[in-house]
Amino acid sequence: MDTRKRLDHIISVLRERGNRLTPQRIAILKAFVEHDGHPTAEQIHAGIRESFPTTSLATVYKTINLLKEVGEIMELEFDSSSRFDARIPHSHPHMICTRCGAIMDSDIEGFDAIIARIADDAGFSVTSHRFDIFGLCADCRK
Amino acid sequence: MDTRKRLDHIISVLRERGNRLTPQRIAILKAFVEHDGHPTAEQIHAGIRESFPTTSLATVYKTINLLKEVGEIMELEFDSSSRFDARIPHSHPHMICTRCGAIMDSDIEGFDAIIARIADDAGFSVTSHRFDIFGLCADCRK
DNA sequence: TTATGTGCAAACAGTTTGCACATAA
DNA sequence: TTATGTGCAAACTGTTTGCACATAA
Repeated sequence: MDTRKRLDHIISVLRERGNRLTPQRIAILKAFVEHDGHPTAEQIHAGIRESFPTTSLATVYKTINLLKEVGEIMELEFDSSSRFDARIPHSHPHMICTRCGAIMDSDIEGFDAIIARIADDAGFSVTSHRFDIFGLCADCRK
Repeated sequence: MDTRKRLDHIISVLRERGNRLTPQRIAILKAFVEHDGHPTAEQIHAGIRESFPTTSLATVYKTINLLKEVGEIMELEFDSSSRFDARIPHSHPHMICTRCGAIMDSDIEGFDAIIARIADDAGFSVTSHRFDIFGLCADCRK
């Protein structure tokens, strides 16, 4: 995944909508696409602290909500806080290690077909899903 | 599902552990097993208000945590609050209507095998999962 | 009798909001 | 120039906790 390309894409989406591209906002976007995991709002805030020390957590949250609105970020709500995925912003399975906390993406094929089958049985039409598998990752099993 | 049998089961589990069976606690258990959906803590609290008007929400939460501990209730965390399932207290897919809010259980066969396949690919061992499908239910599609 | 449960109010934590000031376009 | 964004502090909301009192066993 080309993070630069992804950043440019999000920037053009925001520009298209008439949103302003402030330095803080761009720093937040950059922190998101360059993060190779599923960061919290707090982690993004910490990540831009060096370049923009005065940026508030509220601004980070406001940008997150903007990105959710335009569908360029996906939220994963957990017990105590939310994590975000700006690299694959559509529904996909996650494996979450309950020992080390790692969150891994699954790139399994044909998963949408399985969902369609479950939904069809109930006459339900699917728009999105959330699928988290909890357990131990390969490293922690040892 | 025989709600009376389910109630008796939970009561015996608690008795076994040496937990006290106060009238409030039994009323909360009853409200859970008799609720035919996925109630919030608030809804359970409202449900016992008539028989035990002084019971606090804190007590409801404490009982919920006790039931989670013994595995007789499953928590479904949502944006703003948690919902609980005391009738099928193990992982299973849910279909959630984004229009009317209905939460439907899926009783699809062989779903655990699908999860095992996804997990095996990553060397992951599964202990539980959370699978929510969002969309429109049959009624709301009309 | 006494360890456990209850109920109140206060604390907690992540997130949102109101508002005055700053600034991208 | 001016509509939009920022940053601070306060508010919000579901849930948890501390503690004095009540009570199941």
